Amino acid sequence: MRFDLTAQDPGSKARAGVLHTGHGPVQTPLFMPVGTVGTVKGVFPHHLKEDTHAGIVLGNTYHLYLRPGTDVLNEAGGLHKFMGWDGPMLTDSGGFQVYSLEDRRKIREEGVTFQSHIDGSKHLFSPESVVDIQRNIGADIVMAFDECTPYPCPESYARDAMHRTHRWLDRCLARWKETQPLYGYDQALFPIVQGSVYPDLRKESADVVAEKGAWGNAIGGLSVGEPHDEMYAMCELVCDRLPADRPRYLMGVGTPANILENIALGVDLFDCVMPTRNARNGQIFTWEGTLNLRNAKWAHDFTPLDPAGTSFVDQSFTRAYLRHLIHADESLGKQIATLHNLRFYLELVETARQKITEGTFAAWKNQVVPKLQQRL
RNA sequence: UCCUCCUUAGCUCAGUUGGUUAGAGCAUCUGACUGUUAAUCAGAGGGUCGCUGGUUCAAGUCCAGCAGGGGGAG
Repeated sequence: MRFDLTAQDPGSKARAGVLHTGHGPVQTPLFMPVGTVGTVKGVFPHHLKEDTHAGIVLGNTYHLYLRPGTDVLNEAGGLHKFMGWDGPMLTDSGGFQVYSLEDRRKIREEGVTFQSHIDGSKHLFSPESVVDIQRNIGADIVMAFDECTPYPCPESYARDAMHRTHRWLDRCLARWKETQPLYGYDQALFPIVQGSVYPDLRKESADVVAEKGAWGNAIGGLSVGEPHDEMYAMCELVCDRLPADRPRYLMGVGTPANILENIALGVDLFDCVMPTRNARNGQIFTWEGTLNLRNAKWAHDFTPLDPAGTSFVDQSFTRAYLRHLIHADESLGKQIATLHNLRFYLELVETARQKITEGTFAAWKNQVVPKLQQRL
């Protein structure tokens, strides 16, 4: 894996670069659509590539391990072949499920025992097993096993969880060195910074992570309900301590405004379920703000879905039609909304990259963020 | 013509031996959603209980008549 920085914004810490993965290069800043169980819900891989211009797609270790299972993925020759996606892929380790499935897991030093949300069966996820599973999935970027803490979180617990995550990181790295890629292309392991919203913990964690010299580094444990100011403060503090010549990945973020603000702090990679999940629930993101297509006000609006949009669905369908599809619970409505939102998120980071390259990102960002936060 | 059953929210229906402010699901409207347990979740609006009388301290509930509808007999 290689990361080439190509531009630095003079008015902020934003930068542009190219990340070379086992399945080709991607340009940063980049947004990565979430495809938890081996599908970005409602979107063909072809449309993902040709219409949304997605670079990297996410998968999830916990979910894919439970279904279809590591053996199936291995037989298929990895998740890329299994799902028909030949671009770069990143898999989350299951660390987020430690947070989101709090009531059906038990944390021990050895690892985390989950009770399957599908059939109730129990499974141990350890730093070692999570590396093994991701070797089998064949992700280009493999995430270390971490513990994502909730918000709010007492400092004493945040410290314990962070130190546990650091110990797990060492075990991940050890397993990483003992094992090889299974499908003939390179994989890279990204460690994850934790520390909740405590500056001292974040600094300590960032320093521990930076010292590992990984190909890229991630910031976890944010976007779990903390105020945006705290998220930005933690992100800036951590970015300043992570190596500048390696990509920084802020996990799980976020709204369009969140993404631009964090790009300004030096983040290169983002992922979030927001554009896909919210699309299925009728919310559309545009440069003018967000709109809820279930609202009655769109019933007779025959203007294009997004007049400024750059995907084919934006010009092909009207707001009134999409509202109808969503009200009728037609799957095409969710598909159209998802495609639009993903294209918008990708256009957002593409435009950010262009502004960084031109050296005008900071002013542009400050101008555009208030509009992005409007409700239409 | 007679017998019988039914009529409660936009729709389909609950509603105890008469007893606080008549409920649900769906629909409608409005929110929420941040490394997906999410095609999910939450909230709100909406009723002259077919109509008119009667019994009763009190009627969606009991009685009578009428109207509309279902079924049966002739």
